Amino acid sequence: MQDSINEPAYGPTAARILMTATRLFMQRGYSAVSINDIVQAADVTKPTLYYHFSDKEELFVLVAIHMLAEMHATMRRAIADQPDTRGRLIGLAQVLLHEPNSDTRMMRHQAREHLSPERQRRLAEAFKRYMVDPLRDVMQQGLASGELQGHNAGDLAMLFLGLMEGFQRQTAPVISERSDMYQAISTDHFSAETLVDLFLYGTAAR
Amino acid sequence: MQDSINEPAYGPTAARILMTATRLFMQRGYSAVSINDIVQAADVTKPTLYYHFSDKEELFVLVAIHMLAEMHATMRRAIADQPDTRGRLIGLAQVLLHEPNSDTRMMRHQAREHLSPERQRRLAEAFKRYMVDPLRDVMQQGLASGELQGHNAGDLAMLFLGLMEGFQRQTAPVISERSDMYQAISTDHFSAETLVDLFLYGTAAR
DNA sequence: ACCACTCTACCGAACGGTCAGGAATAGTCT
DNA sequence: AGACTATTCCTGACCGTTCGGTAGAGTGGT
Repeated sequence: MQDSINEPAYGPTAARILMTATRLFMQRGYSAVSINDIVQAADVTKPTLYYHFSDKEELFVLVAIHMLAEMHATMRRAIADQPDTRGRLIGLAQVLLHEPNSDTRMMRHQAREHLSPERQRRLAEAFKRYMVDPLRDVMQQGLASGELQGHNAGDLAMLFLGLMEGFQRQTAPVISERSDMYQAISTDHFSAETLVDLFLYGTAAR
Repeated sequence: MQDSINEPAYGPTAARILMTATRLFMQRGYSAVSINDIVQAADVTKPTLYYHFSDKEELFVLVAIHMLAEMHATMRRAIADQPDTRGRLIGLAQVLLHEPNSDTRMMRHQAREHLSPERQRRLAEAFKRYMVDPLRDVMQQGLASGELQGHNAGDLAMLFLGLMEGFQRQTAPVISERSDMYQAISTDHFSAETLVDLFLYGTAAR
């Protein structure tokens, strides 16, 4: 499949570095992942990484954009043949909640703290194009069909995204020993359907 | 004021270190803040910090617990004389959304990545006691009075907390130059009232 | 003398990043 | 065909800086 606009077509080594970096960055955050960690996990040497990517910040930006583009494609697929707004929202929610390495809120925080303004700009643009715009289209459609009400499409998109971000899977470390913390305060036992129904109908008695 | 259970009563130097560390940790995350950053910002030397706190992890745990305890007190105050569930939820939402350094989701992510299991346990306990339990009480009350429906109190507490976490202020750096990214994808222009009404009534046409 | 507290100076390890060059493939000239 | 060069991709060794943390020596109050 030829994938969307502007995919730079990484070679096998660069692609392996990118995938490894994606996993590590989303797991631990920008600062906690060293270049050494990445090259070790990707089984390449440091100069090889620096041959393909100019520096750590740039690698992070490319990781983030790559992740957003994949999320975008998966979301498009998830809403393709849903007959109504609720079905489309559930499809979107499933992607946003269960796709690995999809913690966009974490990603944005990292970006704001560690990236140059120019790189933040590139990332913000990708975020808008890949995440916000498709969501707004669905909301616009729901408003037009009378299934939604009370806000404009942009606000609805933001509200939905914010709600999902609160419940997005925070990628856990690979070590499988059950953490008591993860258990105690985990919020990820809510299904996409539950959250979409909260979004649509709320929790008040009627 | 004598504040709740078990507040260890820090001296002026330790308190200054704690407050400075709180701001920096919540701004940039655990790994991105060095001990040097903290001692510089708090205007003490490194051995002074290590005299009061055993190591970086422990300092982070104390920072987090301190922050949770303060949030707890503020939340208690915010719901004190609200007549109904909606009023109490709006009060809680205002605290969760607007209190500085209150990004509990960020804090939990950092904890899971960087703290020992034992310290994660302590933190999880504090989180449950200070954040989840009070929320559940409010939900329980709302269910009993018939204002809420459809879930048990624990699930309602988690749903509300998750919703708020999606919109919690992610502490911005002090530099005041407007970041385009922050502007483009900001979700924090939704009021506590808007989010509570989403929580209660949803967005579907009725 | 003692205790609570803070200091200067330092440690080994790890950080992001670079240098000069090796191995492999492909095109170019005689 | 065979020698030569250019380009791509990758590597071992190393750079200066910063990391979390410590040893040991004050300092002032009691």
